Amino acid sequence: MGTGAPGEDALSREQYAALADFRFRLRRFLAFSEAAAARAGLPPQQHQALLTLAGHAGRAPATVGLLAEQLLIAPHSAAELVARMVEGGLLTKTRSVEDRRRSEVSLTPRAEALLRTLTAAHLDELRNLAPALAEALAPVAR
Amino acid sequence: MGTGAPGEDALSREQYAALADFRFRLRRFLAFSEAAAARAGLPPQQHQALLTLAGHAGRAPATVGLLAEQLLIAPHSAAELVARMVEGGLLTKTRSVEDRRRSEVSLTPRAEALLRTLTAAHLDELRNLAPALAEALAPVAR
DNA sequence: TGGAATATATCGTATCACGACATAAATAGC
DNA sequence: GCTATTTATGTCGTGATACGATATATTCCA
Repeated sequence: MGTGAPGEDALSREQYAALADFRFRLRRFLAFSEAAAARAGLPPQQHQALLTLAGHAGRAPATVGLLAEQLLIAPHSAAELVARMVEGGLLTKTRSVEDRRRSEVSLTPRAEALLRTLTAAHLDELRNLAPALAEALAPVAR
Repeated sequence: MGTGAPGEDALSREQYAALADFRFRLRRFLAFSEAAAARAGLPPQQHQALLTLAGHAGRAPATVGLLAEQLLIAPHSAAELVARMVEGGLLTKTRSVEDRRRSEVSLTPRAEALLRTLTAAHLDELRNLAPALAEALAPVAR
Protein backbone atom coordinates (compact mmCIF):
# COMPACT_ATOMS: atom_id res chain seq x y z
CA MET A 1 0.00 0.00 0.00
CA GLY A 2 1.09 3.47 -0.89
CA THR A 3 4.21 2.25 -2.62
CA GLY A 4 3.71 4.28 -5.74
CA ALA A 5 1.15 2.17 -7.54
CA PRO A 6 -0.81 4.39 -9.93
CA GLY A 7 -3.88 6.05 -8.58
CA GLU A 8 -2.96 5.75 -4.96
CA ASP A 9 -1.59 9.22 -4.33
CA ALA A 10 -4.06 11.51 -2.64
CA LEU A 11 -5.24 14.36 -4.82
CA SER A 12 -6.35 17.59 -3.25
CA ARG A 13 -9.69 19.23 -3.84
CA GLU A 14 -7.73 22.11 -5.39
CA GLN A 15 -6.13 19.84 -7.95
CA TYR A 16 -9.48 18.50 -9.09
CA ALA A 17 -10.90 22.01 -9.16
CA ALA A 18 -7.96 23.38 -11.15
CA LEU A 19 -8.15 20.64 -13.75
CA ALA A 20 -11.94 20.92 -13.95
CA ASP A 21 -11.63 24.66 -14.45
CA PHE A 22 -9.06 24.22 -17.21
CA ARG A 23 -11.27 21.74 -19.01
CA PHE A 24 -14.28 24.02 -18.63
CA ARG A 25 -12.40 26.87 -20.29
CA LEU A 26 -11.31 24.54 -23.04
CA ARG A 27 -14.91 23.47 -23.58
CA ARG A 28 -16.01 27.07 -23.81
CA PHE A 29 -13.41 27.86 -26.42
CA LEU A 30 -14.35 24.79 -28.42
CA ALA A 31 -18.03 25.70 -28.07
CA PHE A 32 -17.27 29.17 -29.38
CA SER A 33 -15.44 27.61 -32.28
CA GLU A 34 -18.26 25.21 -33.11
CA ALA A 35 -20.84 27.96 -32.91
CA ALA A 36 -18.79 30.18 -35.21
CA ALA A 37 -18.40 27.33 -37.69
CA ALA A 38 -22.11 26.56 -37.52
CA ARG A 39 -22.92 30.20 -38.30
CA ALA A 40 -20.77 29.78 -41.39
CA GLY A 41 -22.70 26.62 -42.25
CA LEU A 42 -19.83 24.28 -41.41
CA PRO A 43 -19.72 21.19 -39.19
CA PRO A 44 -16.83 21.61 -36.73
CA GLN A 45 -14.69 18.91 -38.24
CA GLN A 46 -14.99 20.47 -41.70
CA HIS A 47 -13.79 23.75 -40.23
CA GLN A 48 -10.79 22.00 -38.72
CA ALA A 49 -10.06 20.35 -42.03
CA LEU A 50 -10.05 23.71 -43.79
CA LEU A 51 -7.81 25.24 -41.14
CA THR A 52 -5.40 22.32 -41.33
CA LEU A 53 -5.15 22.63 -45.11
CA ALA A 54 -4.65 26.39 -44.97
CA GLY A 55 -2.02 25.97 -42.27
CA HIS A 56 -0.23 23.53 -44.52
CA ALA A 57 -0.15 25.82 -47.56
CA GLY A 58 3.24 26.29 -49.14
CA ARG A 59 4.40 22.77 -48.39
CA ALA A 60 3.91 19.52 -50.27
CA PRO A 61 0.39 19.12 -51.67
CA ALA A 62 -2.11 18.09 -49.02
CA THR A 63 -3.57 14.60 -49.26
CA VAL A 64 -6.35 12.65 -47.61
CA GLY A 65 -3.75 10.92 -45.47
CA LEU A 66 -2.31 14.21 -44.26
CA LEU A 67 -5.74 15.25 -43.09
CA ALA A 68 -6.19 11.98 -41.25
CA GLU A 69 -2.86 12.46 -39.52
CA GLN A 70 -3.53 16.05 -38.50
CA LEU A 71 -7.13 15.50 -37.45
CA LEU A 72 -6.23 12.31 -35.58
CA ILE A 73 -8.81 10.23 -37.39
CA ALA A 74 -8.48 7.02 -39.40
CA PRO A 75 -7.55 7.41 -43.08
CA HIS A 76 -10.87 6.07 -44.23
CA SER A 77 -12.66 8.55 -41.97
CA ALA A 78 -10.69 11.32 -43.65
CA ALA A 79 -11.75 9.94 -47.02
CA GLU A 80 -15.39 10.23 -45.93
CA LEU A 81 -14.85 13.72 -44.59
CA VAL A 82 -13.23 14.85 -47.83
CA ALA A 83 -16.07 13.31 -49.84
CA ARG A 84 -18.60 15.31 -47.84
CA MET A 85 -16.58 18.47 -48.32
CA VAL A 86 -16.19 17.98 -52.06
CA GLU A 87 -19.93 17.38 -52.18
CA GLY A 88 -20.40 20.65 -50.30
CA GLY A 89 -18.22 22.60 -52.68
CA LEU A 90 -15.45 23.24 -50.17
CA LEU A 91 -12.67 21.10 -51.61
CA THR A 92 -11.43 19.87 -54.94
CA LYS A 93 -9.78 16.50 -55.19
CA THR A 94 -7.32 15.37 -57.86
CA ARG A 95 -5.24 12.24 -58.22
CA SER A 96 -1.56 12.87 -57.64
CA VAL A 97 0.58 12.54 -60.75
CA GLU A 98 3.66 11.18 -58.99
CA ASP A 99 1.82 8.68 -56.83
CA ARG A 100 -1.55 7.82 -58.21
CA ARG A 101 -2.75 6.24 -55.00
CA ARG A 102 -2.91 9.70 -53.47
CA SER A 103 -5.67 12.24 -53.72
CA GLU A 104 -4.56 15.82 -53.44
CA VAL A 105 -7.07 18.21 -51.95
CA SER A 106 -7.29 21.98 -52.02
CA LEU A 107 -9.69 24.69 -50.93
CA THR A 108 -12.25 26.22 -53.24
CA PRO A 109 -12.56 30.03 -53.26
CA ARG A 110 -15.74 29.71 -51.24
CA ALA A 111 -13.94 27.68 -48.57
CA GLU A 112 -11.14 30.23 -48.48
CA ALA A 113 -13.61 33.02 -47.90
CA LEU A 114 -15.40 31.13 -45.12
CA LEU A 115 -12.14 30.22 -43.45
CA ARG A 116 -10.86 33.78 -43.61
CA THR A 117 -13.87 35.05 -41.66
CA LEU A 118 -13.74 32.19 -39.21
CA THR A 119 -10.04 32.51 -38.57
CA ALA A 120 -10.29 36.24 -37.96
CA ALA A 121 -13.00 35.59 -35.38
CA HIS A 122 -10.91 32.89 -33.72
CA LEU A 123 -7.83 35.04 -33.51
CA ASP A 124 -9.94 37.75 -31.89
CA GLU A 125 -11.41 35.31 -29.42
CA LEU A 126 -8.05 33.83 -28.54
CA ARG A 127 -6.52 37.23 -27.97
CA ASN A 128 -9.16 37.66 -25.27
CA LEU A 129 -9.02 34.10 -23.98
CA ALA A 130 -5.32 33.32 -24.02
CA PRO A 131 -4.41 34.97 -20.69
CA ALA A 132 -7.21 33.24 -18.79
CA LEU A 133 -6.39 29.93 -20.42
CA ALA A 134 -2.73 30.26 -19.54
CA GLU A 135 -3.67 31.19 -15.99
CA ALA A 136 -5.93 28.18 -15.69
CA LEU A 137 -3.15 26.00 -17.00
CA ALA A 138 -0.49 27.24 -14.61
CA PRO A 139 -1.82 25.76 -11.34
CA VAL A 140 -2.50 22.47 -13.08
CA ALA A 141 1.02 22.12 -14.36
CA ARG A 142 2.63 23.10 -11.08
CA MET B 1 -13.71 47.83 -49.90
CA GLY B 2 -11.40 46.99 -47.03
CA THR B 3 -13.27 49.22 -44.61
CA GLY B 4 -13.28 46.74 -41.79
CA ALA B 5 -16.10 44.47 -42.85
CA PRO B 6 -15.55 41.04 -41.29
CA GLY B 7 -13.49 38.60 -43.27
CA GLU B 8 -11.89 41.11 -45.51
CA ASP B 9 -8.59 41.54 -43.74
CA ALA B 10 -5.82 39.54 -45.29
CA LEU B 11 -4.51 36.77 -43.05
CA SER B 12 -0.95 35.61 -43.37
CA ARG B 13 0.11 32.06 -43.95
CA GLU B 14 1.78 32.24 -40.55
CA GLN B 15 -1.47 33.11 -38.83
CA TYR B 16 -3.25 30.11 -40.32
CA ALA B 17 -0.28 27.91 -39.48
CA ALA B 18 -0.13 29.15 -35.88
CA LEU B 19 -3.82 28.60 -35.28
CA ALA B 20 -3.71 25.20 -36.99
CA ASP B 21 -0.77 24.22 -34.81
CA PHE B 22 -2.56 25.31 -31.66
CA ARG B 23 -5.64 23.32 -32.57
CA PHE B 24 -3.49 20.28 -33.41
CA ARG B 25 -1.91 20.38 -29.96
CA LEU B 26 -5.33 20.73 -28.40
CA ARG B 27 -6.55 17.71 -30.36
CA ARG B 28 -3.60 15.67 -29.17
CA PHE B 29 -4.26 16.55 -25.56
CA LEU B 30 -7.93 15.69 -25.94
CA ALA B 31 -7.00 12.45 -27.69
CA PHE B 32 -4.71 11.58 -24.81
CA SER B 33 -7.55 12.29 -22.43
CA GLU B 34 -10.05 10.20 -24.34
CA ALA B 35 -7.62 7.31 -24.61
CA ALA B 36 -6.91 7.43 -20.89
CA ALA B 37 -10.62 7.48 -20.12
CA ALA B 38 -11.22 4.58 -22.51
CA ARG B 39 -8.53 2.56 -20.76
CA ALA B 40 -10.48 3.15 -17.54
CA GLY B 41 -13.63 1.99 -19.31
CA LEU B 42 -15.17 5.46 -19.48
CA PRO B 43 -16.65 7.40 -22.41
CA PRO B 44 -14.97 10.81 -22.51
CA GLN B 45 -18.06 12.72 -21.49
CA GLN B 46 -18.52 10.53 -18.43
CA HIS B 47 -14.96 11.27 -17.44
CA GLN B 48 -15.64 15.00 -17.77
CA ALA B 49 -18.77 14.62 -15.69
CA LEU B 50 -16.82 12.94 -12.90
CA LEU B 51 -14.12 15.57 -13.01
CA THR B 52 -16.70 18.35 -12.93
CA LEU B 53 -18.39 16.84 -9.89
CA ALA B 54 -15.10 16.28 -8.07
CA GLY B 55 -14.04 19.84 -8.86
CA HIS B 56 -17.29 21.05 -7.39
CA ALA B 57 -16.92 19.17 -4.11
CA GLY B 58 -17.34 21.23 -0.97
CA ARG B 59 -19.93 23.53 -2.50
CA ALA B 60 -23.69 23.17 -2.80
CA PRO B 61 -24.78 19.64 -3.79
CA ALA B 62 -24.30 18.95 -7.49
CA THR B 63 -27.40 18.57 -9.62
CA VAL B 64 -28.23 17.46 -13.13
CA GLY B 65 -28.56 21.10 -14.09
CA LEU B 66 -25.12 21.96 -12.78
CA LEU B 67 -23.64 19.25 -14.95
CA ALA B 68 -25.48 20.58 -17.98
CA GLU B 69 -24.13 24.05 -17.29
CA GLN B 70 -20.55 22.94 -16.79
CA LEU B 71 -20.49 20.48 -19.68
CA LEU B 72 -22.23 22.93 -22.01
CA ILE B 73 -24.96 20.50 -22.95
CA ALA B 74 -28.75 20.79 -22.74
CA PRO B 75 -30.34 19.87 -19.40
CA HIS B 76 -32.10 16.90 -20.90
CA SER B 77 -28.81 15.66 -22.35
CA ALA B 78 -27.32 15.86 -18.87
CA ALA B 79 -30.26 13.84 -17.57
CA GLU B 80 -29.48 11.14 -20.12
CA LEU B 81 -25.79 11.23 -19.26
CA VAL B 82 -26.52 10.88 -15.56
CA ALA B 83 -28.91 8.00 -16.23
CA ARG B 84 -26.18 6.16 -18.13
CA MET B 85 -23.71 6.80 -15.31
CA VAL B 86 -26.08 5.62 -12.59
CA GLU B 87 -26.68 2.56 -14.72
CA GLY B 88 -22.91 2.07 -14.90
CA GLY B 89 -22.47 2.34 -11.14
CA LEU B 90 -20.59 5.64 -11.27
CA LEU B 91 -23.15 7.97 -9.72
CA THR B 92 -25.92 7.91 -7.19
CA LYS B 93 -28.92 10.12 -7.67
CA THR B 94 -31.27 11.35 -4.96
CA ARG B 95 -34.11 13.85 -5.03
CA SER B 96 -33.26 17.06 -3.24
CA VAL B 97 -35.14 17.60 0.00
CA GLU B 98 -35.35 21.40 -0.28
CA ASP B 99 -36.40 21.47 -3.94
CA ARG B 100 -37.89 18.22 -5.05
CA ARG B 101 -37.51 19.07 -8.72
CA ARG B 102 -33.78 18.64 -8.35
CA SER B 103 -31.76 15.46 -8.47
CA GLU B 104 -28.55 15.55 -6.51
CA VAL B 105 -25.75 13.39 -7.85
CA SER B 106 -22.57 12.15 -6.25
CA LEU B 107 -19.71 9.82 -7.07
CA THR B 108 -19.63 6.19 -6.03
CA PRO B 109 -16.39 4.87 -4.51
CA ARG B 110 -15.62 3.13 -7.78
CA ALA B 111 -15.97 6.40 -9.67
CA GLU B 112 -13.71 8.14 -7.17
CA ALA B 113 -11.05 5.51 -7.66
CA LEU B 114 -11.24 5.72 -11.44
CA LEU B 115 -11.10 9.49 -11.38
CA ARG B 116 -8.14 9.53 -9.03
CA THR B 117 -6.06 7.47 -11.44
CA LEU B 118 -7.23 9.44 -14.44
CA THR B 119 -6.57 12.79 -12.85
CA ALA B 120 -3.08 11.82 -11.78
CA ALA B 121 -2.33 10.82 -15.37
CA HIS B 122 -3.76 14.09 -16.68
CA LEU B 123 -1.77 16.22 -14.28
CA ASP B 124 1.37 14.39 -15.39
CA GLU B 125 0.56 14.87 -19.03
CA LEU B 126 -0.23 18.54 -18.58
CA ARG B 127 2.99 19.16 -16.71
CA ASN B 128 4.73 17.99 -19.87
CA LEU B 129 2.36 19.63 -22.30
CA ALA B 130 1.73 23.00 -20.69
CA PRO B 131 4.86 24.79 -21.93
CA ALA B 132 4.36 23.71 -25.54
CA LEU B 133 0.68 24.60 -25.38
CA ALA B 134 1.44 28.03 -23.97
CA GLU B 135 4.07 28.53 -26.66
CA ALA B 136 1.64 27.57 -29.37
CA LEU B 137 -0.89 29.97 -27.92
CA ALA B 138 1.43 32.95 -27.75
CA PRO B 139 1.86 33.66 -31.49
CA VAL B 140 -1.85 33.21 -32.01
CA ALA B 141 -2.80 35.77 -29.41
CA ARG B 142 -0.22 38.29 -30.52
C1' DT C 1 -55.01 30.06 -6.09
C1' DG C 2 -53.62 29.89 -10.86
C1' DG C 3 -50.21 30.58 -14.27
C1' DA C 4 -45.39 31.07 -15.48
C1' DA C 5 -40.90 29.40 -14.81
C1' DT C 6 -37.74 25.74 -13.48
C1' DA C 7 -35.78 20.97 -13.28
C1' DT C 8 -35.75 16.66 -14.92
C1' DA C 9 -37.09 12.97 -18.04
C1' DT C 10 -38.53 10.22 -22.45
C1' DC C 11 -38.37 9.09 -27.28
C1' DG C 12 -37.28 9.29 -32.04
C1' DT C 13 -33.70 11.23 -35.10
C1' DA C 14 -29.37 12.76 -37.22
C1' DT C 15 -24.46 13.00 -37.37
C1' DC C 16 -20.07 11.11 -37.71
C1' DA C 17 -16.27 8.16 -36.78
C1' DC C 18 -15.35 3.42 -36.65
C1' DG C 19 -14.63 -1.70 -37.93
C1' DA C 20 -14.62 -4.83 -41.55
C1' DC C 21 -13.75 -5.18 -45.93
C1' DA C 22 -12.28 -3.96 -50.78
C1' DT C 23 -9.44 -1.99 -54.58
C1' DA C 24 -5.55 0.16 -56.79
C1' DA C 25 -0.94 1.53 -56.93
C1' DA C 26 3.82 1.48 -55.44
C1' DT C 27 7.78 -0.97 -53.46
C1' DA C 28 10.74 -4.81 -51.70
C1' DG C 29 12.86 -9.18 -52.14
C1' DC C 30 14.59 -12.50 -54.84
C1' DG D 1 10.87 -8.27 -63.91
C1' DC D 2 7.64 -10.67 -61.09
C1' DT D 3 5.24 -11.73 -56.90
C1' DA D 4 4.19 -10.44 -51.90
C1' DT D 5 3.69 -6.78 -49.04
C1' DT D 6 2.67 -2.28 -47.83
C1' DT D 7 0.46 2.06 -48.60
C1' DA D 8 -3.49 5.08 -49.83
C1' DT D 9 -7.99 5.59 -50.55
C1' DG D 10 -12.78 4.17 -50.69
C1' DT D 11 -17.56 1.68 -49.36
C1' DC D 12 -21.02 0.05 -46.27
C1' DG D 13 -23.32 -1.08 -42.08
C1' DT D 14 -23.21 -0.03 -37.05
C1' DG D 15 -23.04 2.34 -32.55
C1' DA D 16 -22.72 6.11 -29.45
C1' DT D 17 -24.55 10.40 -28.03
C1' DA D 18 -26.47 14.99 -28.19
C1' DC D 19 -30.47 17.18 -29.90
C1' DG D 20 -35.52 18.63 -30.87
C1' DA D 21 -40.01 17.96 -29.54
C1' DT D 22 -42.57 16.91 -25.94
C1' DA D 23 -44.08 15.68 -21.17
C1' DT D 24 -44.42 15.81 -16.02
C1' DA D 25 -43.56 17.45 -11.50
C1' DT D 26 -42.40 21.12 -8.55
C1' DT D 27 -41.66 25.79 -7.10
C1' DC D 28 -42.35 30.72 -7.40
C1' DC D 29 -44.96 34.81 -7.73
C1' DA D 30 -48.67 38.18 -8.57
